[in-house]
Amino acid sequence: MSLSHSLNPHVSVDCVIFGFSQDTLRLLLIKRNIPNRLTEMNDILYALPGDLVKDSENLNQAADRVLAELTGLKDIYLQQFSAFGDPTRITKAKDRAWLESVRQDPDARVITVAYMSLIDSAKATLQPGSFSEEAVWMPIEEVPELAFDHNEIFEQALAALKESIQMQPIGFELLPEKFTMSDLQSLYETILDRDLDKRNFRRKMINSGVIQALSEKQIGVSNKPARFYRFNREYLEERGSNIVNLRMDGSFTLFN
Amino acid sequence: MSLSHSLNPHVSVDCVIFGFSQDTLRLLLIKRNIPNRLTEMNDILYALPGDLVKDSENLNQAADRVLAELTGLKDIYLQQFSAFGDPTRITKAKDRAWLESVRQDPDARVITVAYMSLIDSAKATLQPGSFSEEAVWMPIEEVPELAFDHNEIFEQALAALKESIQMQPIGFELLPEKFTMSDLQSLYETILDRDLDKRNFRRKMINSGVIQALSEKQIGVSNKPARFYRFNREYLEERGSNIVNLRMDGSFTLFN
DNA sequence: ATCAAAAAGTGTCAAGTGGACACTTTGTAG
DNA sequence: CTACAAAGTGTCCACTTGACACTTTTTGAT
Repeated sequence: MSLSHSLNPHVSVDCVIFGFSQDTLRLLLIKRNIPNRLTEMNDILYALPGDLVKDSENLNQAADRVLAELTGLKDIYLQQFSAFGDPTRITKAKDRAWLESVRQDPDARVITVAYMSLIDSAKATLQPGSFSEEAVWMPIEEVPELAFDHNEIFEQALAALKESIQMQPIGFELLPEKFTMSDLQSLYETILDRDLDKRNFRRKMINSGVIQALSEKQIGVSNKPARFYRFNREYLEERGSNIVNLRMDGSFTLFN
Repeated sequence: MSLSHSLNPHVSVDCVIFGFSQDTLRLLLIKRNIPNRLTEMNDILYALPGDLVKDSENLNQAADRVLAELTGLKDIYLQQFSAFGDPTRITKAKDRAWLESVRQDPDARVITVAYMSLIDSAKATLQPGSFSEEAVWMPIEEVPELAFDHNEIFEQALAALKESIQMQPIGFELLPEKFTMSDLQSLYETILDRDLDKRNFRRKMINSGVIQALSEKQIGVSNKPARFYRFNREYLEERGSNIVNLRMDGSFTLFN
């Protein structure tokens, strides 16, 4: 038992990768063709990128490896956010069919550790897919029924993303090196799913010190060119995550 | 394989239970006597309460069960906070000795899902221990070297506790039904490990609406008797956790 | 009865932050 | 040179925070 480099049949990782570009928040999914014995056609199964963990690697390494293998994405900052392990998570016929085709023990009870990240989907180049497997970006409003309990994992990740962007000015790892204030506001509006006041947003962002204005401006746009900003990495490294505050009225007040 | 009700050899849960009473924050540990073949004496191994997960139960159920089995504590609100799975987490001789005495496959690579909670240790009655195993409360400053990677798990839980008390007025589940403002402040000061201003603390707590003043007061104390308060459960249920706010100067400002 | 001890309880001010709100500027394209 | 489109800008009011020191209330001792 426990050969090094062997797969652990009971532990997997799944990656919830959010991508942002063109004012749209998308989820990275693996689209699989599953042979169906009855119809002799292929069923399509969408799933989060994920796989079993090797005995020789830790969880973070497994997440990095699995994501790279399935999508070609490397050096993504993945953050663990929860473990899922309901013994009844395999209920759908398509799930079983796929497991039977790839796993030694399709009935093994698996717990999965979920990771999430938010990246610039325009900059990320996905590996070209094979016939049976392909990585795709799916707008979050159009996410279909997913394999196993992946819909639940996705929903929880989205909720966690909304919360964390309110506490930490994350969302910079995923913007281009230089971005306009409108890009940034659009990112926040997309994730939080509501409108923000332009002036208050700018004031807050500039005063916070997490971004720096550049002298450079947009060129080739048919309107007033916007100034570029960049993320002030040093600032965040010093601060850590302690940039939150309790409000007395209990109201949620990041931006209105 | 995968008999229902069998233990999953690769997945465990560990519980980080903080207890607060008499102005002290304590950690709940299992103290084990481990036979040592060389010395023919018993080594003592401190560990977080934890064990393997059964194939028939989900992670939350496993955490509840394990905690009850090892300590007698039931109906504790346990919150999952992270999974740990470094393949090198078993390094100490005592760890091996104990695993060999209780596990079928002591070399199996195990990942563990960690849960935490904060309870009123004065109210919680621990099960009396056996010769080889006993649950004990340990002041957090005196936590010794623990089994496996349990020190790391503990440290992360403590950090998470500090963060979460700044965002949510937690800490009520663990106070007596009725408590004084000083009790509450003392809890916050202990967890945050710094002093808070009495007037500002009272103002903030009362205005927030999370506690309600009672007409009852202390009796039998040799000083001005303090008013009792109680936790306003309805309030929190409505609010959820969205009671945080980003400050422009990036400062951390819950209480000073 | 008075006093000492011990902890509870109370108010104000200045500085900073949040949220609401509408017009001007600057570039390009036709 | 005009129209269009998006960028960019300032003020006011209400509220929250943080700093700060004395009075009140009770018990127990003399």
